[in-house]
Amino acid sequence: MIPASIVITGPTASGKSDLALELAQKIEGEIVCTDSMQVYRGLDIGTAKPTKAEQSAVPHHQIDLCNPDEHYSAGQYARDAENTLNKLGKRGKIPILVGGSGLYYKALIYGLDEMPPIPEVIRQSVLNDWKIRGFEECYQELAKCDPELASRLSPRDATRVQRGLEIFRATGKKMSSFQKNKLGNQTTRFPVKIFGVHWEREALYERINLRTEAMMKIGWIEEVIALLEFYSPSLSPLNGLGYKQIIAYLNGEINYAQMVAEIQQKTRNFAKRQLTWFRQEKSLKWFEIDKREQVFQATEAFLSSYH
RNA sequence: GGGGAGAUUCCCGAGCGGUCAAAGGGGGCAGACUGUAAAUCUGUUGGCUCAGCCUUCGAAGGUUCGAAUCCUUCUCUCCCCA
Repeated sequence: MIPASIVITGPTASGKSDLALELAQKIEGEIVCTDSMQVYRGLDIGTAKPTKAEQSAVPHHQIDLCNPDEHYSAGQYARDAENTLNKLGKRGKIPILVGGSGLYYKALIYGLDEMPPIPEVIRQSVLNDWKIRGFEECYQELAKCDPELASRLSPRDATRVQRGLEIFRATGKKMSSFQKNKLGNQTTRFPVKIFGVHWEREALYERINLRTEAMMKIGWIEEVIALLEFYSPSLSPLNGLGYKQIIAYLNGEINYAQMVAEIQQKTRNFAKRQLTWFRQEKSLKWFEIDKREQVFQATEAFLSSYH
């Protein structure tokens, strides 16, 4: 049985990690990261991964699970994280889920439908068709084999059109036949109390700008150089926010100032998209970062109802 | 001092007499999201008492039925020659 958990979410640079750390120490909790990038080893500064000191102060889970060239996914994450939660439950620890990857935390708390495995050949052939035959043909193919899915997608939506085709080519079935709409549920698989760190938009954007500069100062570029010794720059994690721009800078495509400005810009855009996920969460309780007492009190109240 | 080029909506940038509140991109705002999601994609973006009206294309005048587009002067910016 998955134990009652606390979720602390919020846009990037909102200060949720610090708060979670403090909360964990107060309530015998351990931190479970719900972040799609912190699972990769070696991506530390750029993903604002908890430092060694923080990790030794409070145990952290769901980070450094694989190398950047290994395949990982939301489904895998949900399974791994569920195991982690169960283990914490057995040890009597309160899981504190911290992170801002919408799909990942939703997959964990609401559950992801069982999807068929896609053979690598099919994945490649779809990708290839997308590149060679173009998005319109791919979309038309999808419209024939899975009209419902196609009707709610934009022909240009690479990720989803490709995914729909992969599933059909691999199984001959529509994607919807595997979906029971778990993600659309508002019923969690286990008791959770969800908090969101709220910031005025302008202040948040300013924090993002400053944090980006701070990350550069503590060696983000060096981190990328080290990664490139072992990994191809075309790997998906290395096209993540900031990594992509640093690689462009290292290749001489943009200058330093452009790189920093672009990272700040993309991060702001990302933060805004994150907010769209959080707003779906009807039960999410927003709070200001300087009013953490509210979180501590609400957490106590929530937990006491499960003991 | 002489000779060029230019000033466009939040930004960049197209427009070069009517079909222009003004292409396109960026940014902003809102949204979608079911397995590499920090990704991918969608809508919207001068104002209003909103099928119409008002204000806007450096400023002020002028030509014209009609101007962001033509003319005059002014202000500022950039480049080249001295």
